[in-house]
Amino acid sequence: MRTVGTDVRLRVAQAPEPCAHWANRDADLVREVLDLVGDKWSVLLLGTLASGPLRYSDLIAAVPAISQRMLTLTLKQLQRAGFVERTSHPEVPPRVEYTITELGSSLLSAVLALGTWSTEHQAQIRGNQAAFDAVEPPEAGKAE
Amino acid sequence: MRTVGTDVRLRVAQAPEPCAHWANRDADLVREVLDLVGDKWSVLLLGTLASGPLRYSDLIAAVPAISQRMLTLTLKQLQRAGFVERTSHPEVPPRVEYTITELGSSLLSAVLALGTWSTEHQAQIRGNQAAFDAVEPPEAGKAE
DNA sequence: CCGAATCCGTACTGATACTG
DNA sequence: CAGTATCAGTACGGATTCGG
Repeated sequence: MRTVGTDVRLRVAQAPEPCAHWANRDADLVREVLDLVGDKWSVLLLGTLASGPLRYSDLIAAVPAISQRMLTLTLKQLQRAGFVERTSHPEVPPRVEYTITELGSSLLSAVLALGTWSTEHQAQIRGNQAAFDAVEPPEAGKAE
Repeated sequence: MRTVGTDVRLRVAQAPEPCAHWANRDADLVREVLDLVGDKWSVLLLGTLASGPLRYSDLIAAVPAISQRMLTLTLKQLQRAGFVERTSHPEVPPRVEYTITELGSSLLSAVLALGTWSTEHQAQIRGNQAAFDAVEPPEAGKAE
């Protein structure tokens, strides 16, 4: 166990770096991408589009739980960041296709790495949570 | 009930899987970890603790923007998942230390990889967004 | 068919005050 | 010092409706 300095007022970085090269700037970087894909639907849409271009109504069908509102908003945000491309065909029944871009695929890969991590540690996390809940009261008006 | 799609002829999975090994299950995995660290403070606290154990008040000082409430809540959530460990020293001025666990460090590394990605593509993303905003109206009471 | 606009409930977040 | 409790503002997300 490490003895932390008692005078760590504002200086957190005074502690030795055992293995981490952490700077607060890193947090900002992470937050930026988290703000982009940390929402409920972005990753899901990106993943759905990874298999190939889809139309608006196809996306609705492919992700039944999403509302039209959120689909539109999320799509627009992804398009704005350059993760998907929107192609509108000027035809009589309008047809709009959404395609994932290189950047979007790149992002998806990076995020999928998190999925890999999740796969490996998911069981442990759930176990921890269960053990924690067993001691600390979930306390949700439980009656039995 | 909404009858938006009386057309059952739509074929969702019609798109072939050219290169992506994507399953909807992946999304769940990603969402799980995103639910854990996708919030505003988890990553920041994890990163702050990466340099060594800190006390409650040290964390408040190290992350001035956080409120006591959010610190407590986030800490508890991280503890529940097993990312940090809480050590209460039964002394007269109470002293409680929070330490990042192996699991937490592991998670932080995985998330930091996202930070790396962000570093590399941040400029491009910002450029895309700016270009998008130039065409599509931000329209927020622009003039002055 | 694609999407924008509106209404509304809920969850998250922060400020403040209080306790052991 | 280390939390807990309560209240209020805001942002998020969903259902629905209307327009091009």
